Formats: sequence, C-alpha cells, structure tokens
Amino acid sequence: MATGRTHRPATRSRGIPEATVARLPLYLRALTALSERSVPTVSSEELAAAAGVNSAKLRKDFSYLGSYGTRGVGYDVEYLVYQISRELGLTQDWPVVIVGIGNLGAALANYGGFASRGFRVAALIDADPNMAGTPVAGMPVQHTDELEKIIEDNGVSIGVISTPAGAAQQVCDRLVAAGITSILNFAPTVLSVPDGVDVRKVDLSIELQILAFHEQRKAGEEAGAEAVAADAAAEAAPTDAPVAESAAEAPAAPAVRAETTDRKGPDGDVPAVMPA
Amino acid sequence: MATGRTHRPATRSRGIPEATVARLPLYLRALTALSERSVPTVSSEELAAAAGVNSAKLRKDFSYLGSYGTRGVGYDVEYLVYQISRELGLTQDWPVVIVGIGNLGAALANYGGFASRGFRVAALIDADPNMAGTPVAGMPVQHTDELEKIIEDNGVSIGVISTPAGAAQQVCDRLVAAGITSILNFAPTVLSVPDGVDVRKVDLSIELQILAFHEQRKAGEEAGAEAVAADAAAEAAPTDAPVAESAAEAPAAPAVRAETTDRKGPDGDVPAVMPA
DNA sequence: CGGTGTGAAGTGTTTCACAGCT
DNA sequence: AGCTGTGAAACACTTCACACCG
Repeated sequence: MATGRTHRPATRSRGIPEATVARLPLYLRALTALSERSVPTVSSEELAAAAGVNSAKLRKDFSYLGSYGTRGVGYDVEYLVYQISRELGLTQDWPVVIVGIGNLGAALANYGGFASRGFRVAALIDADPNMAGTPVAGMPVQHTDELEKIIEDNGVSIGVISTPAGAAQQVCDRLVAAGITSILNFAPTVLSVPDGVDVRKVDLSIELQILAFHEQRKAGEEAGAEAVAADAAAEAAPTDAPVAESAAEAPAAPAVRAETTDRKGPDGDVPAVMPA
Repeated sequence: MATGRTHRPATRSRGIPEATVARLPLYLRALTALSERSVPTVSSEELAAAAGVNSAKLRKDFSYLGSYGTRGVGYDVEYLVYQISRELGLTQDWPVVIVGIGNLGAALANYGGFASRGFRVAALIDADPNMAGTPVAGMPVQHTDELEKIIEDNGVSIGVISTPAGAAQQVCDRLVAAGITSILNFAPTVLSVPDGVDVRKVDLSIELQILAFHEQRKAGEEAGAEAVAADAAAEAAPTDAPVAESAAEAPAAPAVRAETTDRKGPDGDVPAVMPA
C-alpha cells in the first residue's frame, strides 16, 4: 500500500481505526459501481468480493460507522454510498493544488478519479518559468511565485507534491506555511512537517522493491539454487548466531564488511529523482 | 500508503514480517544517501531520523535480517546497503514491462527510481496501434499483440499495469498467462489473480480520500460548524440506533434512503478511469 | 432461514526498557 | 560509555463464531 506517516499519533479519529478508513474508499468504489448498475442492495459477502476483502472484515468495518445494514437482507447501496461519502468528507468539495508538473504531475492533473470524488484541481504549479501559461489538462500552469496567493484565494488545504526529490521539502515548507494541512507526496523523500499536518506518501519504486522481495522468495522456493542455499543458512541461525555468515554466496567474504560489497554497480544511482 | 493485497496468505516469507519488508526500501534509500556522502557508520537513532521512523522499530527490523550492527558504534553503511539490497532481491536485475502508456505510463517509463535499483524497463506496451513505434523515454512503444512474446523473450516476471480501469483485468489475465507472477497495479480496480501471483495496488484517488477524512476531522475539531453537528449526531447513536438518522444535514430526509442522496453530482463520475 | 453486528480469540506490529557487547 | 539486540508488554488489526433480528 502506499505508505502513510505522520498521522496524528494518539487521538485516533473518533473511534474509526486507521485500517478501516483506508478501506472505505475501496468499498465506496465497489458500491458506486453497483449503484450505476442500479443494484438496490448487497450482502456483505457480495460487496466484500467486489472490494477484494473478506466479509467479516467488511462487516466489522461498517460496524464502526453505525448499523447501516438490515439483518437477513444486506445493505442498501445508495444509502451506504452516502454514509461512506459523508464519513470520508466527500460530500464537500476539496480544492487541491498540484505542485510539480512533470510527467507525473500531468498524469495526476488528467486523472479522472480526482474530479469524480469531491476533489477539484484548483491549480497546477511549477517552478519552471517556461511552463507558466502552458495548458495541461485544460488548465494553465502557474508559477511557484503564485503559490501562497493561490492557496489563500482558493482556501486550499490539500496539496500534492510531484516535484523532483530535491525540491520537495522546500515546496512542502511553503505549502505548510501557506496553510496547507494535508499533503500527498510523490517525491521519494521523507518530508518533515509540523504537528497537525498530515502527510501520505506514494512511492513508486518502493512498491516495486516489495514485489521484488516476494518474487525472489518465490524463485528460491522450489527451484534448487542459490536462493535456497541462502535461506537454509539463515534458517540455521534462529536467534543469536555469530554475527556475519548467512551471507551465503555474498561477494564480500563472510566476516569482512566495512567496504567491498561492490554492489551499486549498474548505474550511478542516487536517491532517485522524479520525472521532472 | 499504497495498498497491498493478495500476498501469500500464510507462509510469511521466512520470518521477516511484512511491515518490516515494506520499510526496508526506506532504509535503503536513506543509507544510499549516506553512502554517497561517504558516511561510514550510522547509529539506529540517526538512520531512523533519516528514514522517518523511530529507532526501536528500526533496530527490531534489522534484527530480523541478522546482527549487522556493532554495539557501542552503530551500523556500517556500505555493509547494510548490501545486506538490505540482497534481502530485497535487488542484487539481481529485474526486467519489468509497463502496460498502458498514457500520461502515467509515460511518467513511470521516465521515472529514474526504477532503473537505479535493479529494475530495468524491458518494454512499454500499449493497445493503441497508433502509438506503436512512438518513442517514450527513449524506447519504442510496442503493441499489445507482442505482449506474450516480449515477456517470454525477456524472462519478465514483474508487470506494471497503468491502463484504464476497464482494460486492467484483461491485461492482468494475459500477463499472468504469459508467466508474470508479480503485478503493480495503478488502475483503480480490484484484480483477481490465481494463487502464487502477487498484486500490489497504488491508487491515487484512495490516498486523497484518506487525507480528506483526516482533514475533515481536523476541521470539525475546534471550529464549531456543520462538521461538529454531524459528529455529535453520530456520537448519539453509539450502537444500535434506529437505522437512518445521524445523517445530520443530509440531503435526503433522515429515514428515506433507497434513492435520493443526490451526491454523485459534480460530474458523471464512474469508477474512475486512468489517464489513458 | 439468511445475513448482520459483535464479543472474544488469535495474530501481527509497535513500543518499552534493559541486558550485554564493543 | 554508548548503542545494539531483544524479551516482554502494550496495542492494533483480523478472524472466528454465534446471538439476534428482520
């Protein structure tokens, strides 16, 4: 999942678990689809299947919102759509600004899923003076200089950062100073923000790395190869085994360390920078 | 966080908790930055700050990988970079295909963070025949017809789906049939895949909805307005209150339901479709 | 009956706090 | 003296299983 951080520590939002909140949009999407097909009611079983979760979890999730179902029947689709929308705050209109209009920023600006759920792109902002005025998704890109004014004039409280990593913290600081209290960060950096500001992070390369981890495990599972050897070595050291080893066929000799480990080879790397 | 699903149910990959795996890329990025600045060692405290987590968590995470630190000193940066890379499977090269070269697909193709960490974009694939041959990120787009051949020829096991929602399941089926076992899905749909195939989902609009939820809570917290009223109403119906109500200033009359709730207004909506 | 709503049990994750190594 | 590594406690989330109700 895209990883979140910096939510308010304690004070969990009036009883609804964070994990549940993260699933509400999923239910909402499934319900909207049913609603379009004019399905009047769904059982937890059916809806759970459509949302890709199990039904007990779904029922428990809904129980935090109230008793919105009918025993023996199921849930009224339209009614639930409304209740979840309200709970998520989607019955009101949220203006958002997107800062950093590179490939990704443009993709976001064009993304239909925003406009369709109570989010309105109030402005596209970029630091490149040459982009100013260029229309993206039918909207002129504005220069960073205008940032504070735009936010104030439109009462924006949610900002999306899709700048290169190097610019992200600086942009973030300006957004926060201008009054933004929720940030969706696509730049591969850890943002530091004052208390009271929410940051959620979406990191494309992290997701791939997690997949690679599992992929590697699959490969080593039945095929008899290096991966298996590594597994076995690690297995043999359950708790407090001698420090190094389990490094299997590592390039550096078992106990060496403190240099070598040549990896980093293929290219120059760097903490990765976003499109532009 | 981008949301994950469909990991293998039990059989958690040889002891390393999923939550830990999800943080390893974060540590890796912080370590890479230190490595570039030629910092030789870090304490858990420093590294944790750089990665945006707390130090106890970081130490516990590392303890699942083995004892790679030195008491009284800290961790050797290069050595840790290597160990984490190896654990994540990044010491090998992972060819990936990106299917759906719209705005988002193009952003992904251009994203430096992939190439820099063991991922190699093997092909860009799109269903639009007019795109075939067009270079994106210095690489010609290929037609969907070639999908199976490309995957086989390159031994690709990871696929990225950035097509519109409507096409995603179909593309997914073909990828899986062609031998792909890990999928990163950007389309706003639940994909169903056979056992043994991993799917991770990144959903832009879901992240915004989660932010909106918290944003709404903040607004209702001290300011005395409609948000507060809604909260109070909900509060008054702790467990088994009469079905409808707590709808506060809802558009539909309290007990009505089964239609109305006009929301869905602003635009035509629809389960949202990706850029293109 | 059929399906929701929910205590209670189970599982996973985070945090604490300190023993033990360098 | 300082910092890691880790049991144990606290907390969060999921799953079970069944009472209850329409």
